[in-house]
Amino acid sequence: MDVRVYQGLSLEEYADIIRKAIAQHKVVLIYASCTVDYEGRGASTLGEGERIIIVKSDWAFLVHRPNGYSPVNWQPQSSIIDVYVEGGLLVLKAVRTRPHEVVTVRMSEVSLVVISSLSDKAEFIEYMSEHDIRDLLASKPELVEEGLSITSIEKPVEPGFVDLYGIDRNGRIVVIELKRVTATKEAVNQLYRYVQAVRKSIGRDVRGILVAPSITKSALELVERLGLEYKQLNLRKLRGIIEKEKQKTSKSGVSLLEFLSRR
Amino acid sequence: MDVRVYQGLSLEEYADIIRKAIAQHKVVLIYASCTVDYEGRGASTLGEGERIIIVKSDWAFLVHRPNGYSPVNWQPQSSIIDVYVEGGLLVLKAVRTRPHEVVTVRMSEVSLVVISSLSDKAEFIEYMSEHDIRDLLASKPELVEEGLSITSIEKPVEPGFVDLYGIDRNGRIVVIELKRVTATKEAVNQLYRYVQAVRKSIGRDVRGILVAPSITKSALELVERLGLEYKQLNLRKLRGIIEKEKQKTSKSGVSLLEFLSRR
DNA sequence: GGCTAAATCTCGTGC
DNA sequence: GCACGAGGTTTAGCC
Repeated sequence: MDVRVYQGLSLEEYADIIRKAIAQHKVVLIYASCTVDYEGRGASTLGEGERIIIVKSDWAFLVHRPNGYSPVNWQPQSSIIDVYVEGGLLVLKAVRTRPHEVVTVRMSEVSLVVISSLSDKAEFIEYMSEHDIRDLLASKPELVEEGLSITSIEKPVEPGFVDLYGIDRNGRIVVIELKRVTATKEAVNQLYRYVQAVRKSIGRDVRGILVAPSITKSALELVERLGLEYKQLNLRKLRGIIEKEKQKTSKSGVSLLEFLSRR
Repeated sequence: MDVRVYQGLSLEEYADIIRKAIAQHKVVLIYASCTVDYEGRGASTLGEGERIIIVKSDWAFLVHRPNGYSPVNWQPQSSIIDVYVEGGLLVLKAVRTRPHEVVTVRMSEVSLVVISSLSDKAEFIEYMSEHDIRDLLASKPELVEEGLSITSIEKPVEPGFVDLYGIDRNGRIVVIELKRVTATKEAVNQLYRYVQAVRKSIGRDVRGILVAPSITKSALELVERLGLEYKQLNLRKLRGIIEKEKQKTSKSGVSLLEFLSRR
């Protein structure tokens, strides 16, 4: 791992090192006492304090305070990063063009600069996303309801896309909206719009089922008021089923990672 | 600024230093080659690669890859952070209790550890948020429409909260939904729900106005279909008005920052 | 603690 | 490039 540490230099010397490292798309990390100004879609100012400033190899830009998950100021991807010394301050200006936004960091004291070339080619694999759950329910519709069969995934209707679309044991059309977190009124309204659209287009009655691990009280009231249905989804159970499938497929020679990354 | 750098130590020595620093609520930053696993609301795995791991003083936990704005794995605030050496790997396990989530970082090689106590007491001041715009329009309703008067801010109605509520020059009730970014169909539906709720509760007609700097084509179509209205909001103009107010107030002895931070 | 909505949301996907 | 929706969203505000 190529990691170089710089300490005790003048602001001009730091500026040179940082400018060159950014041009080479290295990862730059700075401990400094600074102020930060932002102007763009919104605007903010932050007085003097000790922070960590990070410029990543794709020129993503982060200013982190000693507390908290999120950066106090940032730029998801900068198009230009200017580095210069002005009025006894080391200035880092990250500019983004669309939308036009500028973050300016003015450092009065730099106590550490780390320049690195990090090698990270690994694939990031997520599982149990809404996408995964949707596909699992499509292949095992009995998890939603006995006798249900799914005919379409992400079926396009006027206002958007229906997560799952099928027919129940009595031949009624079923529209399913799936949430992997607590369902709110937003989700109920989304389902209702889909149900209304499908009713209108096929000209007969349609069941709307909201499938989620939990639901807020007011959302459940709304479900009932609108003549919709709520079906609780046990995520732990689903995880268990995935585990079982995993074992089956691993016996059949498919690796865990392949299984998990399958869409 | 109290910043200490450690290099060339054994994994056990690193573990001791890191464990102690976390216990003292210092900021810990590690450059390491590692794997990362996450299990909680979702789940993920990430193979070997070189990354930056940060533990902040409130035990916020971040794993950053060399690219991109967002951390690949994280914990907004951990309740426990375990540090130990196992099977030749330095393991960092960040546990969050509600919801129950665990991020595990297994480091095969550590090339740098930085321990710091950062002092940052500055106040972060944001302006031109939806909150600010809403208050400005409430005090200057002519920016929305001549003859409009605002009677309530954040008025609670059944489905949620109406940003601005008032009466137009002809005595009709007006419900305003405000967006500081391009309005989408979501926003139109939000407004429509509020308008329907108010119509039902007061038993007479209600105007619904969506105020935003811009609107998507399909959202505008929906506005017209539902009998609502769209009023373009010039953010730059608003910013200009705030600037003017600022000058007035600065003459009256109120500082810029005080003005901007006023709610 | 639950609920509601904003955010400089970011990020992927589809047209 | 815009539009739309998910997200381990996080965060703030209110009850």
